Amino acid sequence: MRNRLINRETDYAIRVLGFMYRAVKNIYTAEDIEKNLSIPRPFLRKILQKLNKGGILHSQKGKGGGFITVREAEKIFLIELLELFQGPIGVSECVFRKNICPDRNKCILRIKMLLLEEKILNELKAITLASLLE
Amino acid sequence: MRNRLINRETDYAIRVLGFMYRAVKNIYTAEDIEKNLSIPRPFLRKILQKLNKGGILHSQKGKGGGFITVREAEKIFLIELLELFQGPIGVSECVFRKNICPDRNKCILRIKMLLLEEKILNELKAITLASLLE
DNA sequence: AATAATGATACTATTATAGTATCATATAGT
DNA sequence: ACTATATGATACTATAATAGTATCATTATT
Repeated sequence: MRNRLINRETDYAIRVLGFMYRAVKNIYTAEDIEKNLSIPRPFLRKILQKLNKGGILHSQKGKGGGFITVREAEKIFLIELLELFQGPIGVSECVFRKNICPDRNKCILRIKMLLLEEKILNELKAITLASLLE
Repeated sequence: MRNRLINRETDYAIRVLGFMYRAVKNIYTAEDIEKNLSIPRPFLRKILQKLNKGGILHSQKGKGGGFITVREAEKIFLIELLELFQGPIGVSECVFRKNICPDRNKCILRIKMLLLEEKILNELKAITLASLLE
């Protein structure tokens, strides 16, 4: 159960969005979502708050409030969610900062890794929420 | 410093191999390698032992012993190292085992994730140690 | 037999992930 | 205005993975 590109929080987030984008109602409370997806409430709330902050969902406070989708599923990219919940994506950190790589820009291994990184990132950038749900 | 596809141990391992494959000597002790790459010795030894167990290097005990390369760099794949040091690679675990996915094989999201996984894995499978070092 | 190497294994420290709990704040309806 | 009901902010705890250490056993060369 290791080395997953997508962690639990992101996974939950995708499913929350899946639920909301397939749904009939316009606005959903954390309670609604919890009942449908059985994600622990406090954890779910944290996720929803992040989705709001990240501009993926809009939130409305107070009675009758909840969360609303604001963007088309075609315009939400997996990479956005990954970065929102897991921070910037990278292939490898440069370990030998001082010792082997006095000039970081010339470290061959690093350059190769960055190329690999770019490939994977491009793969990820092409994936929309819509494509995950269709 | 999060969400790295390649962790420190694997990174070190790549550099160890890089050093050995570019090297002039035939056999290297942990001490030799430590001095050249400044990886903490006990950690390095653990890595070398794994490389031996994983069939990437061969080890020789006793005086005059050390580690020897046994395969061409063209025949060592990055994915092997990743799996050796970080376990099996996957994109996402299936979180909603019981609740949403009564039939795991029909979970649409899961299927999509597996397709993504396959793409990235294929990318990784194509990368050899040789290509990282050339 | 002594020395010098790795093998096996158990331990500790640090960091990331996963999850919980609580109080503050805003809004709708009365 | 008051109350109920929703989210916002934030601080906390538990668990697991990563990173690193330490020690003793085993093997090969001399």
